[in-house]
Amino acid sequence: MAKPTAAKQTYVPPLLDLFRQYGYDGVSLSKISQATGLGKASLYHHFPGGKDDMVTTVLDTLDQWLQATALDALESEGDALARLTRMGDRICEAYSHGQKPCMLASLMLGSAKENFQPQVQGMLQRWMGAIATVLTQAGMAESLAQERSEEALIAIQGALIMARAMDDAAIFERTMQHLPQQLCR
Amino acid sequence: MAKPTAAKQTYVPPLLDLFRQYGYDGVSLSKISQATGLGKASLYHHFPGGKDDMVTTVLDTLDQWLQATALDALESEGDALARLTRMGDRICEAYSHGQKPCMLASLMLGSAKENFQPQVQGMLQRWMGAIATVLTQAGMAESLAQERSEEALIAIQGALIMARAMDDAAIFERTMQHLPQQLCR
DNA sequence: GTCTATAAAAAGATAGAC
DNA sequence: GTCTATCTTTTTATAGAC
Repeated sequence: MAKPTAAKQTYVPPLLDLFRQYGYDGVSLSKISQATGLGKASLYHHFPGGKDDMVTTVLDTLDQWLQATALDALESEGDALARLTRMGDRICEAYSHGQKPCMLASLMLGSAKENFQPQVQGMLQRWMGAIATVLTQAGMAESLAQERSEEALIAIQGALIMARAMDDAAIFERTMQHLPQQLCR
Repeated sequence: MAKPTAAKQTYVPPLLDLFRQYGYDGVSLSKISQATGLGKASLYHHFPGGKDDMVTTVLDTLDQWLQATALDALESEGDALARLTRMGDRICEAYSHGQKPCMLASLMLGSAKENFQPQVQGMLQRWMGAIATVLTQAGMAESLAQERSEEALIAIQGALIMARAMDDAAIFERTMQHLPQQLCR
């Protein structure tokens, strides 16, 4: 996970928005050009590898965000319930309360899967690991904690899909609100 | 939901496989031509509306499958647990034990969303309704049954995402196996 | 119903001026 | 670092023969 340069970082927000909502194959250079305000040639100046290069940069930034924001909440003060709630709040915010898809899930579709599955898998693995750690620290058995952390990611990803498909953000918000107690039950 | 003609039905299986795995934007006519063995011109003979026409045909077929196979299991004999288990088995089979994505979820990404979201929403709604009916028939309160049916679809969709991302079919199989008891708890 | 051929548009990518 | 211009490939779509 290489840390992207500052210049590249500038264009990450619009790129993230595009790739998560359209998926790798649905994002064209024209769309990117319009969203960033850069001409195609300028895009290749910053990202010589084209779309792959852009996705890699976005993933690296997401990886840092995951560590510094979502997982950081799991290491904050308070009991397991409080920590998980804090993570939930940050997650909810990051997904615009369920109105925006998960980039990791979007990349598992189409031609992007073969290229980015390992990195996506790694990020999800670390995410689950961090949740499991909180649960074991609260006294839960290791194997059960791992099972529950898997359930957590299933709930997050599933709720994002359903909230979007049903056009109902409340589905995601409800799921995220119930999640901490669900995990600690 | 119009019933597709017999001729069109012939090409539904390869089309379904393509659209669920690549998403709308990731499927090109070349891919379709290769998968079906038909030339591009022949494809337009059967589907004058192009990709949109194909997706509509696949969705109509899926809708019939949902009713005749998945939801039919919910109206079969036995108690709620037995019926839900029967549905779970058929679902598990339909998704190749978690190795293949859900077409409905795949269509919620990219340019397909605006065109097909209503139909997808309707199918998911009927699916949840059928599950909720089984639960209420088993004595559960209406509002709780609806909540649980939502959880069911969240679990299915989330498990499909995670099984694919983690490259671990067991995630989906486990989720489907636990689902009936989870819903009846 | 299927094909070859072809056209028109869009996408990915690069060269070179400024 | 950004642009215009250009090129190549791919994609969508159609015409017309068989």
